[in-house]
Amino acid sequence: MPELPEVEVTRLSFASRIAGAEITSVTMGKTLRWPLGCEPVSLTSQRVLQVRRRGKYLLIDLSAGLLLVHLGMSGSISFGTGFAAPGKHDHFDMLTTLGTLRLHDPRRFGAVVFAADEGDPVAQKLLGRLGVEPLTETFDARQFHQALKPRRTAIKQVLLGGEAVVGVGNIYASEALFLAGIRPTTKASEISKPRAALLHRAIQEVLTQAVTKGGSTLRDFTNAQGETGYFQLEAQVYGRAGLPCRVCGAPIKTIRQGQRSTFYCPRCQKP
DNA sequence: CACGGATCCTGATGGC
DNA sequence: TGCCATCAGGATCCGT
Repeated sequence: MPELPEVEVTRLSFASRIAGAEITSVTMGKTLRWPLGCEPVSLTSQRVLQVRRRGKYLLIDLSAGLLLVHLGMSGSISFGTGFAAPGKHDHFDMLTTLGTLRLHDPRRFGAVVFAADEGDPVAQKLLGRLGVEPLTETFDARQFHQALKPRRTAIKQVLLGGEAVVGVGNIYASEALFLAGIRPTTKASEISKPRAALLHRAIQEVLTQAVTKGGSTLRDFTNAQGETGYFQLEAQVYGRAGLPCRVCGAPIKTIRQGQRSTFYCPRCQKP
């Protein structure tokens, strides 16, 4: 269920509660996208130090190694006590002295992967190509423009690619482009410096807002405490095909780009 | 070699 | 318990 905001909201909802816990047992059900990469029993008696995030990955630091957790399209994490036996789509349970961390993921595009450290080839394979974090000062408008320059692909696809910037998924890509007034089909290389700056700002704004509102755009999103999103963040364009643009009233259009739906306002967003 | 498409998997929804 | 097509928050891999 996650783009960056949902992953971050998930992280915030259990990071402080799990810190310091000692792992008592780990069970894997069906394989997720990749194998765990270690014997579950080898995690027993390790301590959970902290939970970080890189792009859409959660990094769970252990006393010896770390777990890379990705929620894929349909994954969600819950952390708490008194859990029932794992259900059909609960594929990873990590029992600790402070509670159980459970990954629920019907489509199994998600993953839990063990790595000795971040330099581990296993970790590098997943994290190595990731671009800049959008919510830190390392995300710079000038560099962002530079990153777009050599790309002849549509800007929407470049945003999803995660090399120019990480964490922008299908919903927020459409939303950020609307906010910036840029047509999703515009070639990244054709975006001027001022427009790149607008988009840079729009990405920060859209993602920050979504984190603040608790991952609100996802219909069935719940954080690790089981709290649902608040639906406060109304999408400007995503999922609004045919409905009037909230700014100018023109009907919102939808197209397919790389097998994903894109939504935009044909009047507000210029090529 | 950058790019586009197929692909992994399950569930919800809507048309017929 | 109808059947079939389409779509869904991601991202890797593989041809060209």
